[in-house]
Amino acid sequence: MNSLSYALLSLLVRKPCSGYELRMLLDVLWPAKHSQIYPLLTKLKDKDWVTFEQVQQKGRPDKKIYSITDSGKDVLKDWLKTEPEPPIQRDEFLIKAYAIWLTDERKGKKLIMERLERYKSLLSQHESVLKEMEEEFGGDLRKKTSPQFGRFILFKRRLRMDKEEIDWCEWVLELLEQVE
Amino acid sequence: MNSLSYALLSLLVRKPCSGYELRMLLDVLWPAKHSQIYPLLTKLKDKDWVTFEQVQQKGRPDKKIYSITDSGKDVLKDWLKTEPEPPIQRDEFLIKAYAIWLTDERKGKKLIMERLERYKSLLSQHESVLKEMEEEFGGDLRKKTSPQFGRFILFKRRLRMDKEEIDWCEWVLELLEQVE
DNA sequence: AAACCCATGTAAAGCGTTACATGATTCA
DNA sequence: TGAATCATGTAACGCTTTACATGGGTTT
Repeated sequence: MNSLSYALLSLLVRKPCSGYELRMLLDVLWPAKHSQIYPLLTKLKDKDWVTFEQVQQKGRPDKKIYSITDSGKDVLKDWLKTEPEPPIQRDEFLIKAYAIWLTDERKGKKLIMERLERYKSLLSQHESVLKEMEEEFGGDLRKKTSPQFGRFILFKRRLRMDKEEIDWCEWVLELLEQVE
Repeated sequence: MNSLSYALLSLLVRKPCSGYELRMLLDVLWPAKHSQIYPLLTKLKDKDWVTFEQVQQKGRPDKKIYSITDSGKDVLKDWLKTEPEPPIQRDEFLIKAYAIWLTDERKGKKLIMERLERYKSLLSQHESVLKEMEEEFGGDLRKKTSPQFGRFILFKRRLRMDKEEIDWCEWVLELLEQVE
């Protein structure tokens, strides 16, 4: 089983979810398209690591609510003990920033400013998610055995990274401002 | 052509390189294995965006030194104008951190401490690369038209991110220290 | 009226990793 | 003697994206 399988189990151990809901929650953990998620959930069900319950809805298509099983919880816990694979970043912006010396000043500034705006927007999104979490769960967020703990520390991490990206962009813009 | 192609062109526009050399330089830009790089270089040659020169060596296998062509430079410059795709992070550690509330305190601390050590080591590696760059190129690094500029700003970014990761790990460790 | 949200699925194509293949030199 | 570095290439497999497919309800 691949990383995505464990990401799904990590989400389901907090609460039962539909595939559709999982797709959105995965965005901060291990982004994936629905075309990858639905077949994987079927595989996880075949292994008896998850079960599902068909839920009828009015005015909406039916959905399957998946829950983790005891054996699913066991394999997740076993996997947690193993050393994580090194992270991989794939970021086209970095390639463009690397080659920024080739372009004229206007295009160079545009590249960095659009990155800056993007991360300012991400920062405010992440801040409002954290605010909501804080309102809903309060002090529980900081308790290391709370199911909210993992999500909380990850969003705090995102916030730090967003801010650092913003500061870096501003630093680069200052360099681009300089006449030679 | 995919992002990796442009990463290769961005490297070659600074100086001619062998496939072997490109693989190492790609680590900070768009990590790839040699099995992906060599066939791509052949494709780039078929499109006349690069050329190569066979170089005999004593006591070492022959190598091909690739150079970018004028048309290669043109397609690179055109690509630079377009908006970068949003970055994708794939980091198993994040999944494990998300599920950290499931494990006991010892395993949780171990997960974070190993991440902390990893980034401390990365930080010192990146710092020494920057030190070397500073010694070799000095003030040129900060000139926006210098071929070194892109590499310089990317390493500065890495340094910031490394430090932020370290600070975050230490913050999480403090939370894990807390008795409830 | 068009766009977006909810909700699930399959198929094909593209991207990336692992394994197979070779071989001399240098360092511990 | 065994591991690491230099140096290039192909083949098979697995992961990810894009496209195909459907359809009612809500918002602009």
